Amino acid sequence: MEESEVLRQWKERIQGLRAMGVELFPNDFRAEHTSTEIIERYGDWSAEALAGLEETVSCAGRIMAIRHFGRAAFVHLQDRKGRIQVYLRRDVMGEELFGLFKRLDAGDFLGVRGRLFRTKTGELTIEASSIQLLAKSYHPLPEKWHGLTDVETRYRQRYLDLIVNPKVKETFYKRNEIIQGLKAFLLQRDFLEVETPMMQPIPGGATARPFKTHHNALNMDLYLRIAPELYLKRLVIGGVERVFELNRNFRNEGVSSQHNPEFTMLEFYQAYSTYEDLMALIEEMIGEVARKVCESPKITYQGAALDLTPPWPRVTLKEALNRYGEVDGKVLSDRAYASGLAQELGLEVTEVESHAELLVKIFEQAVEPKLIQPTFITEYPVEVSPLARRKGADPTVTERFELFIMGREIANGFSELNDPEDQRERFRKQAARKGVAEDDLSIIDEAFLTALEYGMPPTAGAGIGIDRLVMILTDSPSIRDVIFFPQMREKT
RNA sequence: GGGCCGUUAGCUCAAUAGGCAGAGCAACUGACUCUUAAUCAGUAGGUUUGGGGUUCGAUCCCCCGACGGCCCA
Repeated sequence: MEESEVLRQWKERIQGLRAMGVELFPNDFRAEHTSTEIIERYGDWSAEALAGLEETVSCAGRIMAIRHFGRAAFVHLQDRKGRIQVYLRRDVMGEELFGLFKRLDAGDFLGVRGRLFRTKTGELTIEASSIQLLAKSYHPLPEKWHGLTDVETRYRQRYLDLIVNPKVKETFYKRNEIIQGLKAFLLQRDFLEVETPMMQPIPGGATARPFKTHHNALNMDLYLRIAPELYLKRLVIGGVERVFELNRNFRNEGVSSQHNPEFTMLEFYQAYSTYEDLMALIEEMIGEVARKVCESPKITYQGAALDLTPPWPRVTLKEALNRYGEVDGKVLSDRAYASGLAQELGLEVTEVESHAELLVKIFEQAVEPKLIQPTFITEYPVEVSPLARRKGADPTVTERFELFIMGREIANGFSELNDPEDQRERFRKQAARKGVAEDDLSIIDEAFLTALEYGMPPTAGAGIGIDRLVMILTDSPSIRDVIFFPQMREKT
């Protein structure tokens, strides 16, 4: 591939430039303006007004296109903010500089100084009085009209994607705005942003397969965290009554348009609050960010109209089975019926599963895909919620919610379980269900239980899947569109 | 993990009952001092994802693998 004709030609030309004594990678040019600064400042000046303008501007960027006209040429320069056109004439620049320019390619970085004018077609343009090559490219850019569409190349060589597909940069700028918006919202409410261990001796706070690693000097196995939950609660116990972490989690599971092995999660905890307080907080937070980033809480996702204006419906899991899943109410009282229905839906059913677990499975299959508009589903069974407080009126369910948008789980939160005895018992049952031997309780985080024994104030906590939220707010169909470098197999 | 689809020039894509592998853009040479997918004339560029098989002959048919996409678990 490296020996292809095109690359050979380019290398020859580059050798030619070196032989002429042209510095290919200098670093002494300082642009005084970005493309958009110039356009914002002079964009509405008339051709006559510009003609009277003494001031020159300077700008630096990548050459995206060249249109040669013998002794003149137009190029478009692209910098971090946008693009601006440059007009180059031999009789303005002089023969030497124009000769250099003729040997440059689309893809090269160029610094330009000159006066502004307006072309016949009305485009604000820099007439170059001097130019400098700032960095040479050894490869041609992807095609200018169709751009780069091959998804594999887009992800493996994201820099090419960023150069030629302006939407990509936009999406990632929006991602940043969303994250900054969420942080600002919480900081304003007196939350402390923290960082807790990514490497944990016991991976807790969620149910997922972890990545395993090893610390040589300590001679101990460690796991990349699947959630920060148990560490953030230690901080609440320590008196950090409002705390959040917005950072990466790692789960050793499948890869799909909804799943990347490392993904970003916002987890936050607020003492003296309940899951109901957090539902209200989340509505307000996401609603506010959507208004800021999308200019309206009414957005479109892949052709579907979504309205993120709070408040959002709150429906218990049991109600949802009937209301959205159109499942017979009998499923709630009759385990055998539920088991049969689950099998009808093509789900795998085992004997160990409780009635409640079957209901959750049926819910996932029959209800989740129908939850298009933002909806909170509440009161998850205690078996599938080992860290959540039981609901006073019905101890078989928990004070827990999950938020769904477009049929996808976006957030999960609950009033936290702070009874250390109940917590120990739940961990035991969880371990037993995983088939862990009674005497091997090493997967139970005793240090966390000890912390809990010192007393945790009544607290509610929640996690928001940032990648999925960004997908929805940027109308991106795949999680790979909102993660710069999604996980890929090694190319052979 | 299973099913389906894809991989052809730097990029975007064609092609054939199995019969010399093509176009546009990019590149190269030349013309051109207001273009913006600039235009015009010419030139060059291929291990058709890798390996094996069938065949006089395979980009095409068969088998195995790599990578990617979509759907399912």
